[in-house]
Amino acid sequence: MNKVIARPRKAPTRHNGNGRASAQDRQASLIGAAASLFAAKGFSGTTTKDIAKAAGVSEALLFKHFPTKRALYSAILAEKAQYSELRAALEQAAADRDDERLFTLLAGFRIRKGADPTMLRLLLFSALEGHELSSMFFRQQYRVFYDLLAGYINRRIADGAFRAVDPQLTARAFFGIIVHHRILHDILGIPLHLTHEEVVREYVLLFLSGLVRNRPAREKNASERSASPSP
Amino acid sequence: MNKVIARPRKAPTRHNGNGRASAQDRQASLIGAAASLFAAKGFSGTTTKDIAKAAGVSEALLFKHFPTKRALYSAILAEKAQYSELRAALEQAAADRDDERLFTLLAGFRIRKGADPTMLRLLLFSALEGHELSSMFFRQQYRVFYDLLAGYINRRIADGAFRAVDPQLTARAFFGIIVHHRILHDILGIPLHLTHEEVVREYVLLFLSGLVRNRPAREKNASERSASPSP
DNA sequence: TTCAGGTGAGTGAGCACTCACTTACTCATT
DNA sequence: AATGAGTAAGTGAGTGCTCACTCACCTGAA
Repeated sequence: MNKVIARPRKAPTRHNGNGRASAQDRQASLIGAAASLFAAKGFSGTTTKDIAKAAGVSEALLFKHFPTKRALYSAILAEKAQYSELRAALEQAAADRDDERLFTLLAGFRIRKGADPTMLRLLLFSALEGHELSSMFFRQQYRVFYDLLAGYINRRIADGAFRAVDPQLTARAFFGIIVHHRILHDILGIPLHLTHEEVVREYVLLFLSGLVRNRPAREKNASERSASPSP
Repeated sequence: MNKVIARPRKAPTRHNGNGRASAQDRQASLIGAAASLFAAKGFSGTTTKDIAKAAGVSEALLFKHFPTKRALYSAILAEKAQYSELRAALEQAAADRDDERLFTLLAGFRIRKGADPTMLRLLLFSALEGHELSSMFFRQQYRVFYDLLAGYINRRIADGAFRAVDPQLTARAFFGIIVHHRILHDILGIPLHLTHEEVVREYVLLFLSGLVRNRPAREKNASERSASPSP
């Protein structure tokens, strides 16, 4: 049904002069065109004609390469994303036990000047539209970092440096701050009164230090109604 | 173009026995059907035939009440949501300066057992699909609480109870934690290892107290490269 | 009789997808 | 070097179907 992607036989026949493209190149350009259109208008809001036009070929050729529109969608999700550089930097920061740098790297990677909202939009669309690959997409795009952060938090709790929080939930919370910020800014278009760097700094500091001003030494075993107004 | 919504003239002609419905009732049932379908499949993923069927009427009647599919979409957004109860409770907590209760109310309202993801889905869909009303919808559904929280944070900073954070950004961060949690849980369907109440409690405590274990007294003026690995 | 509530049977436009066909490139044989 | 068979790249013109939306026409309560 979907033996579409990759066919590394003999020689890959790419004669790139300016005549025809190889199958690989053509598929890549179709995937690129489809990705930005699906991100902009959703799966059912995008027509195969639009995609073909954006890639500069006929609609018929699109169906030569991908048997259905849905297969094209899947090919996008299967294709995208390697963040090996970020990962290396993160692992270095983790090895150094440099909390602030680790969190700043994570936040700054998503909240920065040229950040491309395409992947975020695709992820949200595929989640909302209930595409079967959305969870795979989520796993590939987010889960990696999510697990990495949860693992780090866990280690830092063992170090005695972090409070005894739930690592999973805490990692979720931090990504929540970042993702939500991007939804407001990149998707809803809500303007920003600070630079990206200032925003990242504020979020990281807030997350690490909390909102309440330096509680005294108690606070450790505050597992029941600790912050009531009357002591 | 869209003088569709509400027409409180004379008597509302409702003869509800079980024969024909009044225009008001019919519109309400169409809006209800459309809301859940748009939330489930998006605007362009939903057909007017589906909506009419879900409301138990003919497609033609739908167009008697709403001139276009888009007008129906707008009517949904214009119709929904008053949270007066929550608002009152929040204002009480704010007056009491009860931080924990205020944050718990905010989080617990969205993260709870029977929470209906319809509105969240609609908001996300309308934002992604670039519907002109998405920002209005956002304002109506979220901005109220967002402003309320930012105002409260501002006041608590003046009280000396909170650190001198950016109130806007901090309010954003808290909603981010909640919204992201709901996206993962209600939309992506990622399972939970804790009860809703435990989750809320963890988030609130994390947000108020931060992640790092009780820093000593310093930490206030740490505005430049404080956590670098080598001194 | 009136008239709002309600419908079956359309309409043209646009959809995903197909088909018969042409064009350009490769390469073994001469 | 020239030839031409084989094949991958590419297309214009459809296909049947579904879409949002319309229209002529019922129906039943006041």
